[in-house]
Amino acid sequence: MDDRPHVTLEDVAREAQVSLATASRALNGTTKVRSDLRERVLAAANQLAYTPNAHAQALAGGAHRTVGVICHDVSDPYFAGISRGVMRAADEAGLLVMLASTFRDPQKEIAYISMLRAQRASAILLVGSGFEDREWERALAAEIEPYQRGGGQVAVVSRHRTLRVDSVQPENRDGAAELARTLTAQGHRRFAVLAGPRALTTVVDRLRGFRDGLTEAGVELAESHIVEAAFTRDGGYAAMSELLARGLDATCVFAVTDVMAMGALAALRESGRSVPEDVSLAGFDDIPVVRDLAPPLTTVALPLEELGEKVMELAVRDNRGKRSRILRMPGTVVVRESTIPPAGS
Amino acid sequence: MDDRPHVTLEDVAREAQVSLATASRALNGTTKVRSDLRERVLAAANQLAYTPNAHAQALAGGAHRTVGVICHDVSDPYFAGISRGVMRAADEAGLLVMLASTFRDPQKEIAYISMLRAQRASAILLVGSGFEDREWERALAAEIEPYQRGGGQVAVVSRHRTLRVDSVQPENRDGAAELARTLTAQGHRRFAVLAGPRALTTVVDRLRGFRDGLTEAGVELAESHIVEAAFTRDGGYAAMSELLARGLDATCVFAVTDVMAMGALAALRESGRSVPEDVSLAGFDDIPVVRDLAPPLTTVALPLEELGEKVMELAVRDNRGKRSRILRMPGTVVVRESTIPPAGS
DNA sequence: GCGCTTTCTGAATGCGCTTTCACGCTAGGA
DNA sequence: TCCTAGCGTGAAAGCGCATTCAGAAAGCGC
Repeated sequence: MDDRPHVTLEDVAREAQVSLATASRALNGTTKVRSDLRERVLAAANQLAYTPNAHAQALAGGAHRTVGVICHDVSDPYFAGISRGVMRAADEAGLLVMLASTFRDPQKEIAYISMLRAQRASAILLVGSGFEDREWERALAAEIEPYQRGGGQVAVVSRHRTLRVDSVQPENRDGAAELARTLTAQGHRRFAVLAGPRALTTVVDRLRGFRDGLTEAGVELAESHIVEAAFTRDGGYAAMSELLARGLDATCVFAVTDVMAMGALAALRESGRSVPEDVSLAGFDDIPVVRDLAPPLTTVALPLEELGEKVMELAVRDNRGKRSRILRMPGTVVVRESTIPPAGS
Repeated sequence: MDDRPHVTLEDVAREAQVSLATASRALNGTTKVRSDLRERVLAAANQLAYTPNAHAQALAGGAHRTVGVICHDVSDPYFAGISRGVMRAADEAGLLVMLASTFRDPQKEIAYISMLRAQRASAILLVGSGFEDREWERALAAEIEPYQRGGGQVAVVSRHRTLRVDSVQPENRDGAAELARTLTAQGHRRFAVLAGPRALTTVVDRLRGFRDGLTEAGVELAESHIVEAAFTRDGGYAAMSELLARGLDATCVFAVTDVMAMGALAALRESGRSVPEDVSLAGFDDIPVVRDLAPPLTTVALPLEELGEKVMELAVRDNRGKRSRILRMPGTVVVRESTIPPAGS
């Protein structure tokens, strides 16, 4: 990129009429430097608008001050919330964050890890569900393991089955089970579920938990009442529309994600049904906007920012030789106005 | 961070029994290398899980493949949308994105620029309104100018008065004026405005544009009908609450941001007023969620992702010596259900 | 005043890589 | 057959910095 050469430490040293070594020491404060020399160096650096070259510092053995964060999509409120926590924590630790979105392309995820490896990032954070796919897991491990062997820290949010890494895990299963209990307690017996791709562990867990919770109340969830769609607002819309086209036979719909629930809400409204009078609707995650929907959404609250902070802490804390840690983060069912007892109860 | 040393190019060369130079050339494909040697090098690199050290590459004169993006808050849907565009464009250009949130702290903005400068990022993108503050502008220029002199590219979204940089500028003023015209055409005469901090150029522009539009219709906006608050959902809530406490004397409320409008909507609902029957409400930005509010929000649509893509393109395109470019992006008024003619018309 | 330790400074080394530079080799024209 | 291109290769320089090592200056007791 360079046109004109950058101001280097050598320029500063020359300007201050000291040796390069002294200039380095004066700027970093690693060793005592005679105060008048230090003043001269600082003044020269300031005057020349000197900025140390981080690449050279890194190469010469200085610490690497950057962490990489890889998520599916920053513009998804779920990841935005987590990112916020990560950045806050990184900021406190004086770390620089490199954030990348894979847009749910496993290839891209691998590519980004490779780039971060090249950057010698001090830590890599994988945020978001893993895919249940052997091939992908192998490819991922092939990038991650050499990185860890080289001293790199890796931490993830959500479940990765095969990776030996620290992780923060939302209690998706328990949260969904608790939600199911709450809804059956309200009197619901006929449910439909709007699911994301089953290749994602998050989806599998929430589905399993929800089913578990229903089973406790003696309610069964027919496979035909589960519609799979993309993990987005439009995915939720599409899934709900399909369900309606099939002739919705449920008093309560559970969308495995708040974002999907928003799409579902729109589809329901357009079909002339009102929530919660005609159908109850519940989501998962408690992203900030759902309390502003009409009606405000019943959901399972996950402490998103805290998830981000925790995963950052895991990655920063030194864990050489120790076995991988798992931090479980419970969700809390928040009942709002989108779910009420069904009409006939 | 390193425990064990990393695999270096030298290791690869030794393994492949070629010189270091040959190994480098084989991996980069810069020069012809005898095919059997190239095969040996590639095999060795693969076997040793070699990843080039990006710092060394950068230092040795290779291109710098990272761009820095600085915004106020990634978790704000406005910035999330723009970030999405930036990342998409960066991805196509093979660039790595470093994303930082300042949480609206000017100090932090300066600090991040300095860090990016140290990283020798090939471009720095400033996303979000500038502050109208002399002191801050000076400090910013002191970081930006040496960076540009060193060949760094800088581009911004939104207005920065004093910086000589390429910029993408939403037509805040025109958009707000058009919105005012639309609303007066609906019959509104008494308005209130929920504004963000006046130190932000975005706020100033939208306010001015809105006022201009009203003036055209012969409507005046009393200063007392403008409430200033934080640029967030809760800021909007607080501002609206204050307005209500004062005794709202308006048939239509304009929140300078959709995010603030969401807070306002909540405050109105809690006060027992319904939108749009009792009060009309309009926002600005057209963040994705507003169409899912009840009622869907009338707003000025900005092509957020495109803003991000464009600013990235500006930063990537070479503009040495050329004067700074300005790309104006018009907004479009989208009338939804949150605004209707006032009761008495 | 001398020898000794204690500070501080400057020259030099190396981090891992790209890129000249110069050389050895083969191929083609005289 | 010899000479000149032309191609591929390896040795070496250098990117900007932190750091080691050795030496100069300064402080101390005798």
